[in-house]
Amino acid sequence: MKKYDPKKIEGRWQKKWQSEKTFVTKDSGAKEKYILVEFPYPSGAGLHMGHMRPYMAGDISAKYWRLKGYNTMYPIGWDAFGLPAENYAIKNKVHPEVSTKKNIANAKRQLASWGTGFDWSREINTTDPDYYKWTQKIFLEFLKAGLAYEATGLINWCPKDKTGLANEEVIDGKCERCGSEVEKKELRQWYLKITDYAEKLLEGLKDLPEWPEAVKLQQANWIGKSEGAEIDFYLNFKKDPKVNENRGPDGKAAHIPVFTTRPDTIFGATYLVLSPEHLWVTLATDDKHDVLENKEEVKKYIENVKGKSDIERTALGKEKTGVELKGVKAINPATGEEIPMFIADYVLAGYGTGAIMAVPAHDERDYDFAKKFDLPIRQVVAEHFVDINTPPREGKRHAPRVVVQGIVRNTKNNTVLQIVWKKFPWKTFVIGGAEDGESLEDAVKREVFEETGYKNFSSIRKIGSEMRSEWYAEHKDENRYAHMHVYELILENDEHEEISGKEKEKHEIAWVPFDSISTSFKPVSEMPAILAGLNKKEAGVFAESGILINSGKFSEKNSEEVKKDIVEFVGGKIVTKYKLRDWVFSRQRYWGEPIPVIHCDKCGIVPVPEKDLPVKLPKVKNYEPTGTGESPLAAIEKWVNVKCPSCEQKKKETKYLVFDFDGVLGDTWEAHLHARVNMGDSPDLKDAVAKAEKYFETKPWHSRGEKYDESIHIDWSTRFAKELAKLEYDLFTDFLKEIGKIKNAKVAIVSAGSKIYSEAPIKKAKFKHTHFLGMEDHHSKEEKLEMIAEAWKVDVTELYYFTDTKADVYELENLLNRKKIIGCAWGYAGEEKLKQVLPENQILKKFKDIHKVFEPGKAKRETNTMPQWAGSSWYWLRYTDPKNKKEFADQKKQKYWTPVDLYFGGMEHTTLHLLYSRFWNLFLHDRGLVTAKEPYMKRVPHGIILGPDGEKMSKSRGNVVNPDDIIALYGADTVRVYMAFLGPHGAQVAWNDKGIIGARRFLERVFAMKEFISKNEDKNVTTLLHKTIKKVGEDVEAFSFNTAISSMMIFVNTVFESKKITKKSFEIFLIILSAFAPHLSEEIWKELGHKKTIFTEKWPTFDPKLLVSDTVKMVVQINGKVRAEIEVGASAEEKEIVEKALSEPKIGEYLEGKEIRKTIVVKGKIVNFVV
RNA sequence: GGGCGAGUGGCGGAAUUGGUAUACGCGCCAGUCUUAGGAACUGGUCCCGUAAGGGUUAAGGGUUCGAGUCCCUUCUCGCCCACCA
Repeated sequence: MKKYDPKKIEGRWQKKWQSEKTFVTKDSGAKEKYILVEFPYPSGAGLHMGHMRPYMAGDISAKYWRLKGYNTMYPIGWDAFGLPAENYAIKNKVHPEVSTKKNIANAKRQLASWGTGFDWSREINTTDPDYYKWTQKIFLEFLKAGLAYEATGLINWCPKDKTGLANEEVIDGKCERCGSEVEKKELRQWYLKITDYAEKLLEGLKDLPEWPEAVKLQQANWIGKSEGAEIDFYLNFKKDPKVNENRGPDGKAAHIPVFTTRPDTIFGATYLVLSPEHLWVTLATDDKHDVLENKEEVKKYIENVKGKSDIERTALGKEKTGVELKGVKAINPATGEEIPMFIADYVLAGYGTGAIMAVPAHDERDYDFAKKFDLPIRQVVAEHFVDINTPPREGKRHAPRVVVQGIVRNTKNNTVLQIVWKKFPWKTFVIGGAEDGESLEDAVKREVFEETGYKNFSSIRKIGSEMRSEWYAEHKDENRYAHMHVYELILENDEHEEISGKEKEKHEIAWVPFDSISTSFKPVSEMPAILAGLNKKEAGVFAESGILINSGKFSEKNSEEVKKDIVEFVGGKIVTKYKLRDWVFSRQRYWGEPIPVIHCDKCGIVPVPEKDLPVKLPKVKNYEPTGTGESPLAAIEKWVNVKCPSCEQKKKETKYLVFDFDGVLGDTWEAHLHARVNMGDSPDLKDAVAKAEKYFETKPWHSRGEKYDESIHIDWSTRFAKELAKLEYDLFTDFLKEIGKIKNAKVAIVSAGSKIYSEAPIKKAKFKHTHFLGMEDHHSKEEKLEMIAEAWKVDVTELYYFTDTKADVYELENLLNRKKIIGCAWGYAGEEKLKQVLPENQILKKFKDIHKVFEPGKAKRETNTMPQWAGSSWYWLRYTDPKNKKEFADQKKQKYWTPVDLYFGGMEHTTLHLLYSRFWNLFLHDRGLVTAKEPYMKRVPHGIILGPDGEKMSKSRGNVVNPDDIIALYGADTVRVYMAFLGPHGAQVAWNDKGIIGARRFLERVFAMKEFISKNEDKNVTTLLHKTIKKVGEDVEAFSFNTAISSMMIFVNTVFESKKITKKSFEIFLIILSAFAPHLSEEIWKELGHKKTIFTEKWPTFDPKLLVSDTVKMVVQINGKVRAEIEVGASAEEKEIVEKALSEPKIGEYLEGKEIRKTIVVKGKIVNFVV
């Protein structure tokens, strides 16, 4: 007999599946399944045993569904951008592309060596420009939709490596690579506005019934929706009361909105806390404001906080720190009280409004802070108890009472005083009512004395906080509503007096051990709270809902029920907040998708035109981060400096120019003077002034405001203008020439001066223009510009507007495109004044400068790259159409394949990859680019495989198991079977070589089973085969691979016992085994005479009739204990079963002399006699 | 601190979902074969007890005719989040 030798057969079948395209899928077929597994990162170390688990689970599932007759796609690719490749490049000076290629080849070999049935024709790679072209394209979609934006933000910064770190590279506040403490640094970043999709992402979870609850819950928690209220707290400025007067007409200018989920506790808000980064604080501490008495102290605290790392700031059990904002008070809108304001780093700037109302009595953090800063703590919610033994009755008198309870302790023998009531079944502490005007402490002391006679106490303290307790008091026929106060009194000495006869009639006293209070006192509904209070040194914090107290008209109401009313009462509004933050979408790294954006100093952010995609990563010599936090790409000038596509486009377009020069065609002295001086055709200022003065010596100067009649004015201005224009025109001839040189220009003139005197000289200069709007057109400047734009049929923001006055800029900046307002420095205002309103590159100093306006701007590429999550956020779409050059995936193909039916992956991706890709998909779906609303119908998480030492497999721990070695030793089929057998797919298991021999033995037995082929087989073999078909099918669908293997083992063991199996049965068994051990199954299949691959076969159906036997074994129990076993017909009636059970001799023995009180029959399972 | 999950032989684990606890495999013990070792095969293997029988699913309590499974309390471990108002 041939021996089972996997080495001889496995490679051969792997090649054959490749060459015959056994697992390549077409985009058509009646029934389809899309089975996906998270694609791997091809690391230099290769795939370890732990990585293989999801691929195997996917492979078994894919093979199963294929056999079930589904057109099953099981694709694979490479998530190959990322830090390890870049770090490797830095160390070894090897281009990441080179090492990545090598690593992919290795990983591919590894995956194939397991006998996986991936469809390699659909292989993708995120670093392939043909792939990341579409990643970039999707980014541009986000940009277009306004969901991608730039902002400066605090990022994680490693001071040693001088580089920004992604969140996932920060482990416990330390750099993953060098272990140094991570700092915060402000850097320009790209963000994706995932927060816009918070609600949709949360809602979408409802459409995913087949996702594990744990995964959905984690996502929901991550999104962190909470309903609360935003309430304004108005301020009262003490240091500078004038500020209060400067409030708006309604007196409501200075206020701070706070966010709270407990508006019901507002009456207990005794101070306000702002985060150190709060905008109000920033303003209050700047140079322009002077409202704080301790500005320097506050500034110092802010500085201090800024320098702190996250671990310092959030260190476990860290003492609260903060500083009061002196000189200003807030007004509690519920009580009208003035309360102090603080800044403290326990309030986060990024959540809610960055400010809180502090309620120390009902919030642990506020309590800690209040204790430290000695701030008032006011209880406003009382815990509520209703006695379940004697609950309040309807229609009875409501009798509120202030009630005190005294717990009198003798610490010498550790006992506590108990009141034993004579007329009622009560054992209580000292209990009684407080009288009018009496303090609570006095009341409790008095009650103790009256009821017990004891009078000397070494200490007395309040236990817990005030409570509300309700019960029906039968002896008074009323519903008691107690304002309950509990005190602990430590007895100083035994001295006591006789109690009155009246009291004696009611009760007697007893000393009971302190440790037994929980059982020896009855009935006290508030006992749990008392016990908890006794154990604590302080009153503590009650953070739940209850009955409101000290809350004005809301007192004695249920805090939950009046929440909304209180919000309304203080003029707040109900709001929803999310913990989800926008996604920091840039990395200062080389090995990632370049963000396809160009920064132009004229146009700002310009998306790279689609035709220019992909923006390919350039080759560089150095991959080291620059140290400034910029990507290494920033150093590649050739790549970074580009023509601005927007400016290039504009070159070809018609330019719409409007000139508005007071200095040229206007009528002011200054204009003239400036013009001369600035133009530089006078040798010096003195000369220019002298010339001008001389010129105007004999002429009146109308702008001095003398009165004149209109005819004189016209006459005067005509003469004035003629002269002036003549003079100035000489000076501006050159400028007009320059304007003439501009290609594709349409020109208009708006003049503050008169058409009468200006038009003629312009005509004379043969200056071509379409409009000339002087002061005869009685329109405002805005209107004039709008008229011109309308005539040119362009938007008014298309106009370039040239002016020489500051006022025009002010007037028109909201109408026009700011970037197209150009100042001319030789005119009225001059360079210095123009600089106050325009950036320097929008000011012309010389005529010739006008061409700079139309020159393309200086443009640089964005040098940040995308994070590793980018490529994986949409890869599942690309598999449906991996070669498409026109779009990322054809919609027909998407519709055929998507959504993904089964998605295998790790739990660690729940809140990152899984949420990110849902976000991308929802967005693309909204843009009409994707057909499926949710990408993954069923998520199948796996438990991680630990190393043999029970620790997570990692190179540094040295416990990595290399699958190559194990395969070489036992063969791929054995490893597959063993991995499946290890444990349930969802559970974490430790890899242990010890048991693998069992899997090998099992396969060897299957191999040897050929010897048992015969014409017939035992009936139990046939029956078991059908049971096994059913079981394995069910188990694969439930991912219980371990029990599937075990049931196949049982089948093989059974065949070995009878040593007979028909060829047909053996073949059926091979088909179900083939999903787990593909090579072996194929090999035997071939040896049995089959020409075609086993994977074109159909999964066998089981015969349900065979599964039901005629008789069933049942267990007979007496009082739940098994006493006998009986065999009855499958359809036996209850009566028959009971009779049979009673006839069992053993049962008879047990039942002798006993009476059967009850008989329970569960058909096919048990009979139970209760005696 | 919060959320989620788990705890069953020497080990990995099973239990038709409330109905014979410990399937299947590893390991171990005994035997067969063999010069020997290994492999293979046969039998045994939760604990106490010679046996009859009794006990046992982290510990304790509860519901039930019946609990590994449901409920409560406590302990231990794992994962995720963590000053989120």
